[in-house]
Amino acid sequence: MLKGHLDAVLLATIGDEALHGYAIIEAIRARSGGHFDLPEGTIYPALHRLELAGLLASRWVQPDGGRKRRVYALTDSGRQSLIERRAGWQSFASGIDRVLGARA
Amino acid sequence: MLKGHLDAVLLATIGDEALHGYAIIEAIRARSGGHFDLPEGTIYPALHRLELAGLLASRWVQPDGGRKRRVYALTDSGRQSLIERRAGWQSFASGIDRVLGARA
DNA sequence: GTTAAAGCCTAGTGTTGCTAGGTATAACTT
DNA sequence: AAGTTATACCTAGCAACACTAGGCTTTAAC
Repeated sequence: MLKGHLDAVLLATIGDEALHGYAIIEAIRARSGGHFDLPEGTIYPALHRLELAGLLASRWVQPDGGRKRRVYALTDSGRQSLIERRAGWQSFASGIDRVLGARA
Repeated sequence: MLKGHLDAVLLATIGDEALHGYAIIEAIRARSGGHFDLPEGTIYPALHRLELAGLLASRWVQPDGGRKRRVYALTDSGRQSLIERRAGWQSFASGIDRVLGARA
């Protein structure tokens, strides 16, 4: 559904906040105006992949109420990668726009 | 490289012109400002897939000079599908824009 | 005490588009 | 004439991606 742009979406959604997986799903749904409603089977493996790639760092947090959560934050290379991916998206989108003749 | 939008790009590139595969590659390269340079291994199977799906129709043409070409044109459902895919792309792109906080 | 919500996870799978080859004809170079 | 480049088509196999469809645990609500 996110067509190869999932990583950029995850990095941008986390931003400076340090969110856990479930909250990331809700944040994406909210920020996209309900457009993207990602299943857990999509985001959890992706978070693991991004952590393995060194773009995210996770820690377990025990909140006052509720159960333990795994919370993700951007690393330095994660921040760097987000900048690059944002630029990559804009370049990609303007390329498609040109070919489709939309939003020229 | 086209992240799931290849079909829309192909349909839009062909448009009303009836192009053959090789010309489609060049047209995409030109219209995207050199951004998309698709290998043949990408577009030929995609054209076959779109023809099988009834969105394209092909015929062999023997030009005055040069070798035989297989020329593709949109069918009625191809035209319909292009309209839908264009709308789909705009909706998708604005969703990503919102999440990435770019081109808001 | 049972159901629903919050929260995490994985195995398996289908789609997609790429790599890396192969074939053939025409045009241009040397 | 021979070799190279450009034109033009094709396929098998593969890797990435994200989805389906499950499973597990804990807390809140009824």
